[in-house]
Amino acid sequence: MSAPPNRFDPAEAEPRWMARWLESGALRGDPASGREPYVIAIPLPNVTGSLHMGHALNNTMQDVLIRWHRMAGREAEWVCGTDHAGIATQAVVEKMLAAQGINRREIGREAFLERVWAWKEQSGGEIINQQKRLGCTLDYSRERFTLDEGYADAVGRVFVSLYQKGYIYRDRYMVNWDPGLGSAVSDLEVEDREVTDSLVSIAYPLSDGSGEIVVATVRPETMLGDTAVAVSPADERYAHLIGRTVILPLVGRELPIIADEHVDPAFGTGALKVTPAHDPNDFEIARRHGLDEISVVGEDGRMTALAGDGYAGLTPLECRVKVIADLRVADGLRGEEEYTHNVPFSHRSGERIEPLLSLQWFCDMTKLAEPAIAAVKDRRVRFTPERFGRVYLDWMENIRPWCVSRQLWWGHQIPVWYRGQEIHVDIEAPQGDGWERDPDVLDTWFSSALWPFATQGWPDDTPELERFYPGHVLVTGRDIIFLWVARMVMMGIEFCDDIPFSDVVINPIIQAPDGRRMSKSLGTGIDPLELIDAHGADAVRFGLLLMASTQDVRFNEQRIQQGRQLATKLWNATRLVVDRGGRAGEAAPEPDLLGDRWIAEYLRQTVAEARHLVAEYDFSALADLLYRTIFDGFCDWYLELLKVGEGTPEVAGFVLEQLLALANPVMPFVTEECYAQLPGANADGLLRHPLAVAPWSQDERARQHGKHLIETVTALRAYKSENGIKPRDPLTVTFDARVPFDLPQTAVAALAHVTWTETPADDARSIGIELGRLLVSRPDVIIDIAAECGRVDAQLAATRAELARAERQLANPNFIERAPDHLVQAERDKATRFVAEIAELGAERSRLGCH
RNA sequence: GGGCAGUUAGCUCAGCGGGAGAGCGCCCGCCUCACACGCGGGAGGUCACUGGUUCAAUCCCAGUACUGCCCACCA
Repeated sequence: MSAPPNRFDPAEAEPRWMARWLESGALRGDPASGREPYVIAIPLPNVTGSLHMGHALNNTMQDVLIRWHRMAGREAEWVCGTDHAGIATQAVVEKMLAAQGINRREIGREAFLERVWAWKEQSGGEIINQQKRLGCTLDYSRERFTLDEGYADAVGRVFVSLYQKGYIYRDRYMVNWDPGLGSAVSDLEVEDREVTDSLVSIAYPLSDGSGEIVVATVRPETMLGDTAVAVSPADERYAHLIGRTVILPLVGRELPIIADEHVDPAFGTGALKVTPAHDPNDFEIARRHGLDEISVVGEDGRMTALAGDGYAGLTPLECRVKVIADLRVADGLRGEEEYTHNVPFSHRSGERIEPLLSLQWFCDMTKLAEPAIAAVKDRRVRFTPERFGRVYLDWMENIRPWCVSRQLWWGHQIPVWYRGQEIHVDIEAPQGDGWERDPDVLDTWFSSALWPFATQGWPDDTPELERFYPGHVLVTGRDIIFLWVARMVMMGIEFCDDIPFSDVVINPIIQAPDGRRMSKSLGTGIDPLELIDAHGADAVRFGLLLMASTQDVRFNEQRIQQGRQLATKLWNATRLVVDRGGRAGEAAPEPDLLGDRWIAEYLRQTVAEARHLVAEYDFSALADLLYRTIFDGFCDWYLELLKVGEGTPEVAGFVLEQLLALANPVMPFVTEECYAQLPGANADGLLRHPLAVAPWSQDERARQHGKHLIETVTALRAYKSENGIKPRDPLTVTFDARVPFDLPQTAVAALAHVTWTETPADDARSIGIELGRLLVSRPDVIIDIAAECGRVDAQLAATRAELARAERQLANPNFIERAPDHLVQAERDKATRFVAEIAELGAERSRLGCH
């Protein structure tokens, strides 16, 4: 026979427990159970993705909620699955093919999609296994993919419905064209970067030869598509020119001079060249003034035929060089200077966005937004932290049309058919010959917007949809509040007539230890799976939660170590309790001894606080509470009291079981392993264990008495330590009570290693505690009177200062009048105590013969 | 240009109207029969700055200075 090891071994235990949970069937929410459902839809990871630190925290938070509510008796369903992630996935496969020298256009759409599916089957969704490593209890049995047959059907129906309602329309409109991708991208997929360009001034001669207007531009090549020159209506310098025309250099087109509010007279020359097809502002101006829109840059990223001979076919950059050279020859250049400004880049490909006119499908969001705004305004949907609700509202109240078509192959192909001028919008192809389907696919976010209900079988009236929609909580990152959260709220209300969730919890961002972003490309990423290998999943979960607060934090591996130490602590505490005869599954014992009564009250308070923290989504405080409760309350005090006879195995076993249940949502593996060690444990493990419900009623006396006991022991230990007395060397003590209370002297003696005596020694020292004073002396030791006097004097001075502060407060009539009574009384009590202490210290001075 | 956060112990962060907290690190002492991934004790903060409100301010208000993030159409 060998004693159990004093360390919990995560690598051995974790796969074992995960397998049991998967087999248990408890992860699959049963719509017919009759229990109140508790539903979370996971922020669906990309099928190409792997678990990073952000996922690890986000998923842990959700797993805590799911496990907590499952143990609290709710029918828990955590919706599992992955996103087809159009651009990301297509890019992965294209890259693979490129390595083999294959271009997707060569093999064609069908063959390409076959390759993507093959990749998806083989290498996709690895992140699901990684979620299992973390201990996540998702409903893996209902894993969904956004391109599943049923899901795709839901996407098609939503598109058709929105079209029929008149929200979806096709328009030739200014889009963010990503030349790297060869597709339009939405406003939200664009990021500004600071770039230094050359600001070129170009002279546009007036048609009548009476002079010229100079305009400034950073994109001289787009002048080939100019259709006007605009000035501010308030600009007197140009007032007389409005309505007249200029000749576009190099092209010869006659352009009107127009007045538009958008023009800032203070910028450059105060005159703006208007290129409606390649600048969002110019586009707006053109629509206001009915100007022509001439596309000189094509979707292939090259100058079009409309750019004119000598320019067509060039890249915009090549064209820019040629335009400038040609202008120089024609004496049209009036200046050139360096200019730093913000330029849009594609979030996806990293290439500079080419704004251009393109025929795309758009969704008008104004009608959809209205009820989604109301839902947040009247707090049917609540954000945590609250400030993100305002971020959501600001965006929603200024919502713009959503470009939903993407020029990709991997995704939901748009359910629209064309034949000549005819357009047919439906999931099914229309009857008759000659119809061609729109080759474009929908923005990935269009399908993820349906996640909360498309996963439950919508549009069919399934039991799951009935019970599991609407869900309860969404835990996600703030970077997708607009991309995803807002759109889920809108779509949920539109198609299911109800909000998809009532709480949106925004998880913080964990930065690299140096404060930079954690990213693979920067080399600042830390792999959570490696942390799990090193410290165990429980430690990683605990550490991440402890780090997380309502603001972004720097990653701190010490917090993970704390988690590992807590796991070890629990493991060893369990060994002790088992050794002392503690059991699980017993009815709550009635505590009698002080230690038992104290821990019962302590547990009762801890449970109440933990419930409150979960309801508030304060995971960091929850982790901290568990740590303090287990280390300080349970191990350092209660188990030590148990050893010295102030506790019983019955209470120890019961409290440990409760604590394991309480900690289980945060640290599922080690708590299961510990629980399984307890005789009498439920064979199913903690997964089906009802969450800790402290059965005892409030016991204020137990709390007070425990506090006094702790204070006494602590004071004696400190005295020893400060006086160089080794912990186990003798010290005799007499208790002179100021407050009536039966100190459990045996326990104090054992915990502080002191000996009680009836009468204090002549040279006894006094230690002030709230209860009264402890008179201590050390036998067989000659006291250094001078040093002792010094200590007493220092203490005396400190206490006098405290008294002075209290008296100053009490001397202030405003304080007496306006401060709450209990605070005034507390101040009076303190003053009284300080006076008593000063008297005691004075008595000690004379006893020692200090001067 | 707007908006939102942050500035508290050497480090990472809690606290947010009534005598400054945690973990780690540091110092001292303990291999106490669950645990040295442990136990006991201790040192260490004009709570960024300036005003204001209040009997009372790290905490509320205004402003300043840095830091970070989001939104925005100035060529």
